[in-house]
Amino acid sequence: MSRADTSRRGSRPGRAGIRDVAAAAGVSITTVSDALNGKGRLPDATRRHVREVAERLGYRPSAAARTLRTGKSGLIGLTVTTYGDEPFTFTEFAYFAEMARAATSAALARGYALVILPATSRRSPVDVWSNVALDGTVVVDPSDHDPVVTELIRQGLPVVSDGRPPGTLPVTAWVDNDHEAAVTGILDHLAEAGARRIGLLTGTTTDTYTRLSTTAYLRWCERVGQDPVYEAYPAHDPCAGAVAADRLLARPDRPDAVYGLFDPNGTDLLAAARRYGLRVPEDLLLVCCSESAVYAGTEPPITTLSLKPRRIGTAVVQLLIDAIEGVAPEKPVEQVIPTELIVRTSSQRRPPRTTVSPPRVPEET
Amino acid sequence: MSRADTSRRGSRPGRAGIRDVAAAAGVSITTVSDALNGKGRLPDATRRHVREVAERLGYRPSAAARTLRTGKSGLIGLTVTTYGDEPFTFTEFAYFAEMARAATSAALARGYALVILPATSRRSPVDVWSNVALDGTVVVDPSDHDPVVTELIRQGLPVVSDGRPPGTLPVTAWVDNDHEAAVTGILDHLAEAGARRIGLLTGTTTDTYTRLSTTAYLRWCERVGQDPVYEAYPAHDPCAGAVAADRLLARPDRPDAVYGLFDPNGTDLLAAARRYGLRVPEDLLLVCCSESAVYAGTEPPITTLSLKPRRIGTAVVQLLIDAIEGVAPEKPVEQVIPTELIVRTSSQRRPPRTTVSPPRVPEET
DNA sequence: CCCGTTGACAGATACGTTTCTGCAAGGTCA
DNA sequence: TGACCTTGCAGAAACGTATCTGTCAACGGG
Repeated sequence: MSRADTSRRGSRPGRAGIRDVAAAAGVSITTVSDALNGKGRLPDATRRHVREVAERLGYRPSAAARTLRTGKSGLIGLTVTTYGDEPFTFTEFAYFAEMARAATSAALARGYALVILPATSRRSPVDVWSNVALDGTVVVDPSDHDPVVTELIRQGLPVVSDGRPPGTLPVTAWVDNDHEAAVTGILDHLAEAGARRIGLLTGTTTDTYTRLSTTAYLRWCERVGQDPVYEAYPAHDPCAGAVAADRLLARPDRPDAVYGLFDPNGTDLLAAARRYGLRVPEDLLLVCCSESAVYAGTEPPITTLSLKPRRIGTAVVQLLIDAIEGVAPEKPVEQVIPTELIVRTSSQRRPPRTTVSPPRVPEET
Repeated sequence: MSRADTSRRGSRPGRAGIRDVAAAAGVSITTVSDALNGKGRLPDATRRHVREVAERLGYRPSAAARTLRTGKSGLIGLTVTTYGDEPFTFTEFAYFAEMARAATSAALARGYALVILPATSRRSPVDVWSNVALDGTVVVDPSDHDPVVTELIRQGLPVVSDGRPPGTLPVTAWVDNDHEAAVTGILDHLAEAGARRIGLLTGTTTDTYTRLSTTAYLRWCERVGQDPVYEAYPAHDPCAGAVAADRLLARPDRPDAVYGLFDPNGTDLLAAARRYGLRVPEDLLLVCCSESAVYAGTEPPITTLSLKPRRIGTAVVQLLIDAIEGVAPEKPVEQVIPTELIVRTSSQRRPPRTTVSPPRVPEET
């Protein structure tokens, strides 16, 4: 028993450690680490030999040990403020899904992975947040004085938000659309198409998107001298949207054009218009904010505003990883992503050429 | 310099370690660990004191160190096989979004978090898979001989798949619908509503869902003596679906009822029917498999088959965590989730009472 | 012939926990 | 009064890696 007891201790069979590789290759642990990580000064022969032995043993470095040693985990948190009773609703609308998808792709391309985390740091039964080693976090639509964000920043972790942070929330960087400009552009577009009284379907929540969009609408109305006509409903309730759409079209001062702030508003408004015998676009012009492709196939196709969630998701992750790998900038970085208005039949009073359906062109999202 | 040099070494300021807490509380690190984790035999006074000191210092235990020591990370991988060129498409359809949402909720409720990972373990530039410590993995629709799944199983990690694993893929457990029964049920439903020739809109991919559904259709046709009428298209291409729907209705042996296997097929088929002047449901009965709520508001509302992705996502995670925390069962656990057919106007030749639109009832998904 | 330099590796330490083992003080029982 | 158990806590050994600090041989210049 001179040196035979260094074989393996309590490790589970099937998982080889760096020590096993070193022993099998006849070199030291240092050499194995350097050979596999491309560091140190090693002749190519040694490097190849070590790599070959590691491959043969099926060696996988322990992510936990590496994280502990280097301080980097390669993990990025992704969190969305909760709307209803569900802990999070990142797929409530197509926007979140697209944005999360793009963020995941961008992160993976740079060697990071996304961890989905709840917005509320409740302790039930353990706090998931403190159980995962994060290099940084993406926060979608943070609320004011968000305790999670504050705590993360206090720990020195970079936080990038999708959506302009409200109040004095000290995020590292943020990405957002110019919602005021988008709303103003849509209202101008509808007015140009002949709308005299434009209504708004908005939400009762106080998130930045809803707030900015609504005030932009009110300001536009004031500027052009139109009385505001809008209905607000809790955006997280799928049934409430249909009811609100109905209310809006049932008003005595019924609008002749409507912009809906949320994804399902298009179909809800279309259904409500059918119930009241209103033709779209002849009697009612329609635009809604959506990333869904179904509005290209409805009867009639509905004009939508795209917030470009893919570009936002990509930008957010790039900014975050830049902050993780580089030095965090002094002032928060702001990045504005332009929106895109996809004009379809529902917002054009005079169809471009003829009244029969034009040939479908492939939609690009 | 007798013992003063144990204060702090190279740790970043702002992050207190367990040693700092122990020193501040005047106890050993063992006592701190036991007090915070509810272990050991400590009087309540000591426990409270330690917790108070830890709170005051803002102590957060290092997840990496804990993972290294305990071997549990509290992280669950979530991966979806790639369809197109994108590394993954988990939000391609509403199904994946809903399923991922439910899986995340279920995981968080039990103290785990989900990490989104690519299906292909390509090395670009580093392998993300080996950079994250996982306790187990959820695989959606794994392909045959999936190298990632094989490697994970070889490492002794539990793997639960959404979708019956093809071939001899050795997963720990799996959850799926009874797709044959679902398709047969829909075809019976359509035949009962008066359909004489039922068509199918299916995919060219070889995943289990597409394969099982298509063969069930073919067997049903053989049983009732109908010639199969179907069109297949690459399901990951959003434009191809519209074209395939058009092709199906343009055939000389045009079907008088169609079942579409994928989410967007409903709107695509509806648009195609309008182009050919076919009334739904009078001239054409329509059913598609979808989780989207828009089909409750289309004109007419379209009957959909729900695969109950929330229940599947929940079940998959429960099974996986059971396997992580308990002893892995010898034989793979199989769990079948029933589907739900939401019958709407598009598949009822005779509307229930009257020809005017019935009052909308709140849909429950 | 000596010394400085460079290449190629090995030893040892630290990352921050959890937990096994140990140890004194005090109480109980024969 | 020992023997023995319980309580309340401390010491120290891992967990598996990355890296800092050597060490040793070869080598070339002066």
